[in-house]
Amino acid sequence: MLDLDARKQEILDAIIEAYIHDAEPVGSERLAQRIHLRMSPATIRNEMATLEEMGYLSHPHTSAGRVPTDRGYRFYVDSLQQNEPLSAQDRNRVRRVLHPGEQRERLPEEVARALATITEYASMVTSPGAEDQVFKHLHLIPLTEHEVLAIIVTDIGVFHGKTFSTQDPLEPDALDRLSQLVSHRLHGYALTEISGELLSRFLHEAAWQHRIVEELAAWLRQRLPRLADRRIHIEGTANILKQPEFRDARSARPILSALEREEVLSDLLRATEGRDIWVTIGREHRYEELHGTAVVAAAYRLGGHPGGALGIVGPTRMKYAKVMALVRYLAVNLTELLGEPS
Amino acid sequence: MLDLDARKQEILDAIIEAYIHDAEPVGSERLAQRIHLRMSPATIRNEMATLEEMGYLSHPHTSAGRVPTDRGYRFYVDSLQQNEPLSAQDRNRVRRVLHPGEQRERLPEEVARALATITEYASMVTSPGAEDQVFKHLHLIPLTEHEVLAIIVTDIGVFHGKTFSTQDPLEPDALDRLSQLVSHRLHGYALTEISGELLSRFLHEAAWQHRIVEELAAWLRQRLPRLADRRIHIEGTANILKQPEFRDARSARPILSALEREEVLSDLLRATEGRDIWVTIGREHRYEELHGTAVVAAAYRLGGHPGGALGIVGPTRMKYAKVMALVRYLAVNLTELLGEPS
DNA sequence: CGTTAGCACTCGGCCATATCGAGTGCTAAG
DNA sequence: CTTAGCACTCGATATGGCCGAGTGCTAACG
Repeated sequence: MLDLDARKQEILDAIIEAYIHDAEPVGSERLAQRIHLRMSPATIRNEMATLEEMGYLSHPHTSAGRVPTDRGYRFYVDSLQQNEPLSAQDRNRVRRVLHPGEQRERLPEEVARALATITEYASMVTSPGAEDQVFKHLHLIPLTEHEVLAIIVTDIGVFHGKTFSTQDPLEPDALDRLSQLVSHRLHGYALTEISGELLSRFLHEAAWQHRIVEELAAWLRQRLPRLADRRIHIEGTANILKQPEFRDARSARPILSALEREEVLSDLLRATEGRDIWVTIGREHRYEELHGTAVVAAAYRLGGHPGGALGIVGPTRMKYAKVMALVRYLAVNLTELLGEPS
Repeated sequence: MLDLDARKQEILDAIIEAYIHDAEPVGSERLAQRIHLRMSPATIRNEMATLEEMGYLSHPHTSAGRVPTDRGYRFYVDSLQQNEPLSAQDRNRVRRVLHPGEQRERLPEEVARALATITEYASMVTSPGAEDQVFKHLHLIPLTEHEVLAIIVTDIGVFHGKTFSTQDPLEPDALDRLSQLVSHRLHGYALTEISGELLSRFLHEAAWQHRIVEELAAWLRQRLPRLADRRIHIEGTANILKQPEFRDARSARPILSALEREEVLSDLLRATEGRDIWVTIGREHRYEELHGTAVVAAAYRLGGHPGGALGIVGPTRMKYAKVMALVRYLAVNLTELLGEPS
């Protein structure tokens, strides 16, 4: 597959970079200048013809220049993999744009915003919500005689709550014992381990009578597996419209619609799991609406565990080098910023 | 201002409805047909000329039909105010599209989605977060020796939490006393009443030494006023691109960008406060980017208090009648669904 | 034999021109 | 006051010609 001699590769790279830069099919003449005339336009033409035959380039029409295919981009991106560092300039922009704020929960949003601002593409960042979180406490807090607030806390400090209300009055003592019991029994289980069965069994053992117990159990059953769900923030989707290839709203709408669907975002980011950085180009996407786009994504870690992911959505004609460096950089940064609970 | 005789009004309404329907300037001939030939095209032309002079219509160019101005729409909308009920068809669609889900927190999102699906415009819904919430409890939950989770609870069950960590070990007893103290002192205050001063004064009185107290105070100071903040969900922004007037991405981008800014959404919805339903048309918007759009918004209530708001963003050429009925209907519905804590 | 100059050819983009027709405003008659 | 008639306007659409960037091929060159 990588059977491109050095010259072909150089030409391919140059074409891609030129095309990324000004979004117009590049011809042999202009390319020759860009390459500093080390070959004649004619030679370049010959090479371009073979590159086209090999599927790396295509031809909008006879008398137009060449445009990279998805395969061309793929080759380009793969040959880029060696970790280029982020340019000092971009690093400064990150520092300027990213205000880590006081609140940790806000950080992912901040990062998403920073990514979108700097790249001028759309960006996504998941809030952390590691799958291997461990149950720690259940707190039942009486609000009134008939209302109680239940709060689950996990080892990494993620929590979730819900208010319950019942007919029968609730005694603080009973609530206390109940939370003790639940906390005790579930303590140390990974969220994913806590099955409905486990729950009902021991609540049954405890032979609790109050109706709230059932409701509570139902809620836990339903909520615990999802507590690990990552919320996905997306920013800068309007940037898509800046791209000349999406100047026409009809071509942009399917993309924006797709990016409004949470399962799509989650799929896009999930692809990066276990990999350092992951790029999906054009028709490699399983969603047809995204065939005109490229996604660069990276995972971040949280206290030694997978924490979440972040990514960029832009046209296939994306500034891969810059974006990949940036995404990689922010993934590391996020790991650090989130790693130490402030 | 409302000095339009019945005929002028009829013509204006007809023009607006025709234009809303097919997004093309309407001429006298076509209009005469629509109005069932009760007047001749010539008469209509005369009236149109005066309506234009009065500022209700405009003329893209000499040989084109008429298009309503913002003022025209405003007149139309104001004359619509008598509560038209939602069509049975739309009511069914609501029922089909809206799955109130099990979770109350999700409801606003569901409603936003339903609104966007049905109207094919963009929709916004705030999560409830009444301004007149009353502080109820502070709970400090030890996580480890060095970490503690603080949770604020208000009278209507809204809560918020944050984890703190310190060098000095934390004793559960001390934490308990601290939360007791804070809860006791702040209990019953409206969130907005709790000033930084009040906080520092009594924390000072209590002469607490632990460093966590300062952090906690800082957090409360900063967080309490914002606890009433409403989260705003927006859905269906891509629908904007369906509108022929925004076929060109360059005209749509400023709008989509504006709708990505939370303060813009919040402003749009805030306008509805105290009113049954509120419509903002074109240049009435304070944000220039939205001059081509119209917003229909309504507030919903929550347990007798203002709860939040919901709204629709579309082109000024919006299906006002339908949208207003729908928004009003869902505002009432939301009040009910949220009203009774499940 | 790979490279390059030369050249005929292609074809989209652009501009100028012509045509069409929906729609107007005015005038005059009903 | 309403309406028929009519000249006029002007954007939208279609047509044709031209331009030039870019190609592929051929033949000469090192």
